[in-house]
Amino acid sequence: MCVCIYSIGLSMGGCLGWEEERYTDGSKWKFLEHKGPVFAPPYEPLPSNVKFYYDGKHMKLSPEAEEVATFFAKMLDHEYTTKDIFRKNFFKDWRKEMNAEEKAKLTDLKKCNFTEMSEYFKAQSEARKAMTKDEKLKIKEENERLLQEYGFCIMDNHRERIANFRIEPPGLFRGRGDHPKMGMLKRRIRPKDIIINCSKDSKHPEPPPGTKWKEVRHDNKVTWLVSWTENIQGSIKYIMLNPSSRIKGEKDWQKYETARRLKKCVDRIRTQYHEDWKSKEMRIRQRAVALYFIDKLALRAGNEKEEGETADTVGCCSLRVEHIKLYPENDGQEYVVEFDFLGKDSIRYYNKVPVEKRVFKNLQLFMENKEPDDDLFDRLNTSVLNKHLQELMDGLTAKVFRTYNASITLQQQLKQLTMPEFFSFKKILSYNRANRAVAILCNHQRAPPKTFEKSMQNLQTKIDAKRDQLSDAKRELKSAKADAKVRRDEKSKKAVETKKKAVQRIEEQLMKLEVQATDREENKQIALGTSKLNYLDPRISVAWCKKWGIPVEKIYNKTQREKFAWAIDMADEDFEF
DNA sequence: GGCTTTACTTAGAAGTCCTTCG
DNA sequence: CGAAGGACTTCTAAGTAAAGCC
Repeated sequence: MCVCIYSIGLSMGGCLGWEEERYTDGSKWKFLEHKGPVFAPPYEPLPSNVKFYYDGKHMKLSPEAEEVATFFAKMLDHEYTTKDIFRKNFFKDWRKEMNAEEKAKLTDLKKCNFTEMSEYFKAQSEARKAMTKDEKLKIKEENERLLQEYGFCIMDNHRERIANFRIEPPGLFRGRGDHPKMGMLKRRIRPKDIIINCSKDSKHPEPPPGTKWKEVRHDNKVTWLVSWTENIQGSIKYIMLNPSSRIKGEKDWQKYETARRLKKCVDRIRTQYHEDWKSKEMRIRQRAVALYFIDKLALRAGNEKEEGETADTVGCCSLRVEHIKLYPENDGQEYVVEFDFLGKDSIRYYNKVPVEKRVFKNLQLFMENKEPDDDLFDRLNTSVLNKHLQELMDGLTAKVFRTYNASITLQQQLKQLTMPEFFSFKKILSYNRANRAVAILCNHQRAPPKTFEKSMQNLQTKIDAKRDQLSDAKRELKSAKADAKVRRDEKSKKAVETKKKAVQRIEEQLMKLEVQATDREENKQIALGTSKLNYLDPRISVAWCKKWGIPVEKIYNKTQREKFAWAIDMADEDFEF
């Protein structure tokens, strides 16, 4: 029933704690015990001096209506609250929580004045910041106690950290991008909404006094501990384990193993889709061109979405005619495709790429007689594509290409950019640059930090100061040398050596600062975290660290080291992805 | 030692992909 | 098939803690 996947032989009998086995029958665990979720704290009505005004007149709200009003008040400084859709959705849902009297009276959001509430919450947060050390410590200790009690579970003989043991508190839904549901009320979750999952032979978590769970089940084919249905999209939310857990780590490892299997057959697959560009069948041509984009540009699969339920975003299979432009010639290049669309989280994907003539001709064909809002690949969707991929390689899906291309790019770039003679901080710059190449490939952008310009300036100031310091040190060295030439004694010789050392030290410090400035500048609009956490086989990084004698702490912080414990333990310096 | 900046952590929304059901 | 449901991964922004600076 169980197969040993890998055993981690650590000296002194130590072990990572999850080296044993994996089940082959689809079960994820045998034993699971936990304390259930931590609920959001109950609503505390505002003090009576904090007033709400309607049409300029004070109005005391019922606790139910007041609570929802505070959600809006807390967001008053956010631009969300100026958006029409947000305001409309909020007001509609708020009215549902009002009593008859309030409903009759409060008919126009524009006449509502939340400023006192807003001021009150700002003052509260100021007060929190101004708390004494002791008070802060007390809160910290209480959080730690809660973490120890609810933040861990027992799964198959191991105490594992839970990722999110707190239930999401009620509030206003904030979608990303142009979300049609922004501003809607996210309901408070109660025990009777909660499904508990644990093993039969465990001590089941108790619901709060006087309440009942919706259900307690014992499904060991899934990994979640707690679930509930959220009221905005009607989707299910889960409490699951931390990335450091055995169950997540193994899954992560498998993901990279699948990507490595793709490496072995990717040439064959590429040859195949090149052939398919010539197919007589439209659906096959479309499939082949889409796959080419997924492979070459690391696009996401692009599932269909329910129109009007979410922001209008697309991936590869859901691209529409309006999202690409074709240029037979552009800036001296032939057959250029310009992509411009909103992807996941409404992040813009913009790219101009030259493609093979066959691809170009196919795209022209796909676009013939279509409206801008028609699907580019009308004979294709993700399930058709994935079924095809499954036939090409066991376990192959569209997203494996992203993982594969990200990881292989990191490996190549590391080889290309790391020079043996580099100081270690310069090697780390090389690492970050390799990481950056991947982030760019995967379109992991970020808004430039608000303080970016200023922080660059600060760094520049430091560099200038260091330069001055260096020229001073050099001058001193020079005069020490001259002095030594005249005196020709031990003492002055020693002085020269000391000054030499000083110059060297300052030179290195200057270089370090300059590297830091380069790194930061290049990172202005690029987010490295997502690829590091989700796309790059950590064994590549671990191997690189070992090869160049860079401590792994320079690359991975504590949380990341916990998540990648399996890789840190497994990979040696000649690991090849 | 207090203030500012940077790094890390958490939250929770938005994807992918598989399974189930009519 | 196609739609819906379910489980799990990926993603950015916001919040918090820690580090750096005067």
